[in-house]
Amino acid sequence: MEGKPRPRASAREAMAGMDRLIALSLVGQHDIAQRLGLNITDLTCLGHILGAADDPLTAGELAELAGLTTGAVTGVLNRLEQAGYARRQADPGDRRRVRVVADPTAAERVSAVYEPFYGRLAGLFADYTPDEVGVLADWFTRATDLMRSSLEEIRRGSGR
Amino acid sequence: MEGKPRPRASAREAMAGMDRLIALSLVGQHDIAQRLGLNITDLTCLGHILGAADDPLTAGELAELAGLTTGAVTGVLNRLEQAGYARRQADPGDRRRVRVVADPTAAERVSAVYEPFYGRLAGLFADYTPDEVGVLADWFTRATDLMRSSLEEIRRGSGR
DNA sequence: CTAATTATCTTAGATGCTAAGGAGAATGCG
DNA sequence: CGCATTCTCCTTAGCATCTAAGATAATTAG
Repeated sequence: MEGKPRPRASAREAMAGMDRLIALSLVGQHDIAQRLGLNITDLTCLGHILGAADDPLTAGELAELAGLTTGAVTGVLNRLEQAGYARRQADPGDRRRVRVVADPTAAERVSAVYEPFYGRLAGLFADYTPDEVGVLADWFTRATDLMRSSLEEIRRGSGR
Repeated sequence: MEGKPRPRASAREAMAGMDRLIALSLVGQHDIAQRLGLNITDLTCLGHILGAADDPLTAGELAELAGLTTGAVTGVLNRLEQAGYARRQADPGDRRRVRVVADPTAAERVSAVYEPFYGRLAGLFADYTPDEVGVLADWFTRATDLMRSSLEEIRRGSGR
């Protein structure tokens, strides 16, 4: 199968493109959060909560994932409960722990706001061959792993 | 030229991968900003300032780009000047305007902190064929355009 | 049982945002 | 020109949300 010809690009150009995309998506996240009546921290946390739906996060795990103190997470959870996106659930095995479960409607409410982006993105992917989509997905996975490890290193480096 | 075989993936899987990458890069930006002695807003603004080095932004343009009020930008510029990353420059043609120019060393100081990420990312790209890098760069560009237009639409939609 | 540890919440203080308005500079119109 | 309007940035007051430190309650180790 022959895909359309894509313009050649250097790694440097590709990285610059990635940079712009990430910078822009940051602004985008802010706007989406606003539409959901949340701030960007709360939206990020809600993302983690939805992502771990099958094994609910504890408040502390959420703090770690989001790079927040547990005190800040207390505020996040209060707001998310208030807005009906998630709620605290007692951990049966350890009563100090708080499990955070998403409201059943949360995923849907969030998706609805992301829809304009996702619909168009799906359209964009449709313009690439399955092999090309494979390359993209592969790259995302590896870039994520790489970023995660670089991040841990940078955190250790600064003594955090 | 035959690249390594990449696992096939659906557009949905690719989007999920992209989501994770974006979420993580948000945390990463936060950490990088901290290492530069800045907050994430200031770093974002500094990015815009560096990106427009050939035609310096005005304070108002920066506010628009970053999605901030002009009052907030005053604070951003104070902090960036204080930290030596940028300075205000009088606009000869319109004395109401403030042009924001990056300090000559700013780009280098920022790059130094990004280096662990960039070095590894460059290594990652080296593992892809030029055609594959072309696909990635192409996708980044198009995804960025698409996100920009979706964003404008979402902003109009919410009456902003 | 007691001491130490762990997980979350509370509080105080700092930071950085918005909204509203002010000051100075540019522009337009009689 | 003269004066009102508009524009650009800054200032202020008030608010939201973060961190750091410590309190509280539950668990674990000795």
